[in-house]
Amino acid sequence: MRVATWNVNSLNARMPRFLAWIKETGPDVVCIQETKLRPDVFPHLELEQLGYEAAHFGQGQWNGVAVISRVGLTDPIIGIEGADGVSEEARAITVNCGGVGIMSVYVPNGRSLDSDHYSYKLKWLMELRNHLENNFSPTDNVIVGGDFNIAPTDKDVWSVEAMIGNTHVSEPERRALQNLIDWGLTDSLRHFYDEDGIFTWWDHRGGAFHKRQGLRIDYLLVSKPIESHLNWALVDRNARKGDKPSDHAPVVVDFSMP
DNA sequence: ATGGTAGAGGATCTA
Repeated sequence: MRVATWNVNSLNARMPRFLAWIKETGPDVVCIQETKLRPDVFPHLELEQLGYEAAHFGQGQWNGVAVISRVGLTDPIIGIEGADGVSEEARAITVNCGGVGIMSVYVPNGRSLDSDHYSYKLKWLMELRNHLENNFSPTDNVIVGGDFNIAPTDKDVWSVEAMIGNTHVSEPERRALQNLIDWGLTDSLRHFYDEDGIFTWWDHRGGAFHKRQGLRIDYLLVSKPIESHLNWALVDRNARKGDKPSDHAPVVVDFSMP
């Protein structure tokens, strides 16, 4: 089974490239973030024509997550339930695709270390771990794919100096991510590759992609049964090139079904 | 010198 995650930064704006990409690469499942679509305008028909079912949690202008699958899609759960009930922000959706629990998550950006959005980010990550505990066992086939808005280590940033004082690299964020991973997940790209300089996001501004000034903030976290059956993982940098790219590249994993 | 770009939506807000 081949599973991808991709922050498309508006599925409407990305639709021509998105359709071309799934035709070319043929993923079985794609976790999508930042659809920026209201529920009633999600392109179910175009995706059905390519053989994909879809589940979408959309709110319109911002955020929005979806999973599309050509190997079945059942048991959708909209959002994650925190102390304040289900968050109204469209940042998480959980489904079952052919026997694999799949989550598409869009972790809050945080904006700045002194922002309310930063404490919300930390709280949201704790609630995401609770959601996993409440819905799965670590021995299940589980994949959490998404834009985590955290560079896990200094190897995942193009310049440590340039990131000083910024979100995405702070210790509390990295601890919150590790706490999530400690539930029983593995960063599938790191299962294969240890080097620095592998990024999934490059700012649209200032030619950052061509200067290799990026961050690795998108990943596919897999449970142990999946990890032991992984075949390969990659970042599809080609999808970041050319006309009207998203600022994120897709991450893809291929594994044999446990 | 807080710019630079992209997207949504129709003025700014978000990233």
